[in-house]
Amino acid sequence: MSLLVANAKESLKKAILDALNTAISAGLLPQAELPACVLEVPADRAHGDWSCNIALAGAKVFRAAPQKIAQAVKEKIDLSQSYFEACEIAGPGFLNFYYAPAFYADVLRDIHAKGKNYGNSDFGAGKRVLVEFVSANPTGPMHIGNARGGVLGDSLASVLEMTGHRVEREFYVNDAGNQVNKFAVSLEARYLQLFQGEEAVPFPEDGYLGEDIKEHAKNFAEKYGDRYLSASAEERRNALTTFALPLNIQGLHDDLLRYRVEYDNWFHESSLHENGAVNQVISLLKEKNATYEKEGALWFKGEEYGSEDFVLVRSNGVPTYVVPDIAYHYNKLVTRAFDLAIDVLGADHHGYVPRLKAALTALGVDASRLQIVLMQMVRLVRDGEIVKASKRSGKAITLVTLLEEVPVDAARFLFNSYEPNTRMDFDLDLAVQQDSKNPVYYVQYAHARICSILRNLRDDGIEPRDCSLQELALLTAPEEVELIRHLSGYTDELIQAAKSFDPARITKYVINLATLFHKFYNSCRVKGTDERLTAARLSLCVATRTVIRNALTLFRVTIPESM
RNA sequence: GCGCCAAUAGCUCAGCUGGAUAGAGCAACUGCCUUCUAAGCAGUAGGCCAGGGGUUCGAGUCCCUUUUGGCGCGCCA
Repeated sequence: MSLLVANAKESLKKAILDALNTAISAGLLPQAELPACVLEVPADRAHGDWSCNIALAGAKVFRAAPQKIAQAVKEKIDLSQSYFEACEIAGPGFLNFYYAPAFYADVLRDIHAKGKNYGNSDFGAGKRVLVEFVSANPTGPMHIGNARGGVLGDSLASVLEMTGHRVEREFYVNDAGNQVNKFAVSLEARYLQLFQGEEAVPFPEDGYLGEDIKEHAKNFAEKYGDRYLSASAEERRNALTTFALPLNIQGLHDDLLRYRVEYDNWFHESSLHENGAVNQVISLLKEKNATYEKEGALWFKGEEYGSEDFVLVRSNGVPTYVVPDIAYHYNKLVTRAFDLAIDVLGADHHGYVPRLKAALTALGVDASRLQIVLMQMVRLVRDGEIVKASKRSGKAITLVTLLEEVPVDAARFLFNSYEPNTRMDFDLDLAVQQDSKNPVYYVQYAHARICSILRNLRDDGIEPRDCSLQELALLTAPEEVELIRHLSGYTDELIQAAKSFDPARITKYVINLATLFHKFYNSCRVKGTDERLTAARLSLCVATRTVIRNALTLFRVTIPESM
């Protein structure tokens, strides 16, 4: 019974296609390739619970009027084994379907039976997916863009888990290459300045100016004194990096944990250099004849694989940043054999995506197994004005600064309110506000209200109980029907979110759910009606609570029982 | 100059692979608490979906073009 609820839409689709086939065999319609069957929820409830446009879409292939096709479907469709009552033809040829009362009752039973697992599906069929996100440079603190990426990546991973994928979350630690060199020479300059004065030691032009670098140098000096003044530059830089980098990485880890982001793997770029994977990629590309030399540098034949040509190894013999990146993605898709790798990246990286994909193609990897979720920039807004940078440091606002001001619940929920591909304004005033304007409280409030109802009834000696079909059929008010119908769509919504890599859909869904509950609350009293109706409404409350909990849990937002 | 992304109510955004009369929230105005939490609900007002062409039964949605913004185009990462 409950399986059918989740598949109500799919089985309706099948029934429609069967009806078309039957109509064709009966000679009502000419033989033709069936058009795609699309079901959608009509904007106007008067047009049914599901609407199908197949008669309109099929007008061309059947060379028949939409009305005639719709009539044929209506005549031949068998809905006896479904949750739907007979269909109606409306407008230019839409087929509108209405749920039978049994559907609503079964939705509630289904939710009660599944509880925490309600919403889960096997859509992903156990595919192994690696979601890489944030991957901020360990040379400094995380900025506001990482805050968005953290929530997006983590929530997307959760959505994929709920839809039957085997997911791992990964942070790629850039602990090698030029960034780290810059980090090292910056630390070195600050260290030397401590002993020799700021004037005596010039600071590297493109060095990191942050206070954190000075802090590291100071702590290092306290621990090791002037011991490294006389050491070779290489030895000194090594010592400083070995000292400071792990501290920074630990810092990233701790800050993200505070933000409720936890990873399965912290993958170090340095490991790809140490185990030879970087060099191996270069020789593999050479073997595939995908490279050429020009002016002493090694180039990749991007043009042949859908990008532009680009340099792999500089004329000074040092590989560019792309090479470890290629090696890293080769590691994801070949060495570790994930079915799918998803990278959550800032939109400023979009130019590099075709290069990476082209290189993977050249290596014989199906590049569609790498999906990039690009995320547009975040602007902070305070008092209606855009905040350019923090006043103190003159640098971009960090994740930590943000969390000092904004509760984690609000930050996570707001970052999840926009689809990745739109530029978003993060309204600090709104995020801090502890009232209804802040959508996270709106949703939490709905949950708290439900808990309150349950407490009140418990005081009167009434507990939620299993209801018969007849009792659940008492839920006929428009507010009740709307609410149940929305509850029934949670599983499908998760699948849509997984398909489009857009967890923000679930945010919209759960806000909508809260709205429908509040409407129900205002027009239907649970307490003080006749016993059977109270039991049925209580059942609806519990089901709503389950779905709100499941959705907020997915987002790692807390679920208060009272507010 | 080339490429990617966008443009929908005063503001922030939805609009599900083209569907029926374009929707929320905020801001503005009007109502609803002696009954389960008013952090709520109901209602009013607000639109040439940036402009112009095209595709078809049908376009906010697809194609072309113009305009305006954001971001990329290095032997930087």
